[in-house]
Amino acid sequence: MPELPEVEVVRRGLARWVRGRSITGVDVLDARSIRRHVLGAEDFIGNLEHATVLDVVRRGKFLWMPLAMGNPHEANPHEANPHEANPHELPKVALMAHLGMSGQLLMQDPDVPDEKHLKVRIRLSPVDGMPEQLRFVDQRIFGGLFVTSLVPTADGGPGGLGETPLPEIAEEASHIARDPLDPCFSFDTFYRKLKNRKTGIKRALLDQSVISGIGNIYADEALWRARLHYARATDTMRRADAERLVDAARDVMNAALAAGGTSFDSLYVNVNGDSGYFARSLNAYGRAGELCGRCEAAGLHSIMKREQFMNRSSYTCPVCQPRPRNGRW
DNA sequence: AACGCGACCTGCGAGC
DNA sequence: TGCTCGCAGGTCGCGT
Repeated sequence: MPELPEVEVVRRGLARWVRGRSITGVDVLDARSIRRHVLGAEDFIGNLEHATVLDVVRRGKFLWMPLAMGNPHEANPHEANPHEANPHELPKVALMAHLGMSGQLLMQDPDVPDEKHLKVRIRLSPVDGMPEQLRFVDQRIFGGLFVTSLVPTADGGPGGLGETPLPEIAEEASHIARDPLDPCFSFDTFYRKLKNRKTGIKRALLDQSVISGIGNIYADEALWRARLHYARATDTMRRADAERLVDAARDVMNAALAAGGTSFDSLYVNVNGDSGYFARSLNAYGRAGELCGRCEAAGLHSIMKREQFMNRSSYTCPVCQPRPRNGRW
């Protein structure tokens, strides 16, 4: 399932193929995949046709493509752009994508048969040597596409990671915090939010308004690396604890990103949930019943355990991640 | 404010 | 064999 490193792999791969190209047509094969576009498929398509993709930008697990609206020579007169006389006042619009649990964004040639779970096809202006279709494929439909506005960022910095960062962010991503791979990530801001919370650390890690891009898998990995139990009270977190945790999250994400980077040269921009390219290096997630590697290396024998927490599984080592009493040590 | 839970989905594996 | 059930995951929105 795509978490931040996988989404970043997609962002980089996609940017190479779609920047500067215009959208010539859109097929919505399953309206459920654009359900967050409340005005429906016709409006979705109308917003995209004739638009030019300026960039591919990411914050956390949200990915969006800022758009320049249609070429006046091609524009439908019924959709005349009142701002076309002044390009600096072009509407700030973006195509937003969230991969959810199983979403993929694929570059494909037109002769490639439709994928079983193909939901949306976006045709791009032809360019020599480049695939002509961007396809959104999603088996479980937790993800989706929609057109949204770009709004100024709260901190005045760039909206997210992109090739040519803008000081705007897609509206639906504007409430989420910067992620640990963002050069503008502020540890002080994160730590202040953490200390003001009255909750457990894992709940805070999964709260995208505290820190973004961390899902269940990387939360467990980061906590294991930092030797913290998921129920540790946020307001008891010392600065050093929090630094260790953020460093751990960043390390594990960078390792996954490095592993996923092998697909950059491929024509096939892929997010494959079961590729397992990072699964081999997991120390906590999914390892119930197995030895804790760190304890084993220290000559101790402890078995990783799985518990239900927040309606999902949490994996911890009972020895090196002891449950705090009353949320404290 | 915090939190728990249901809704949204499909495929897969376990158990009967 | 074929059925049901639980589970997996991220995000949003609602009720407490």
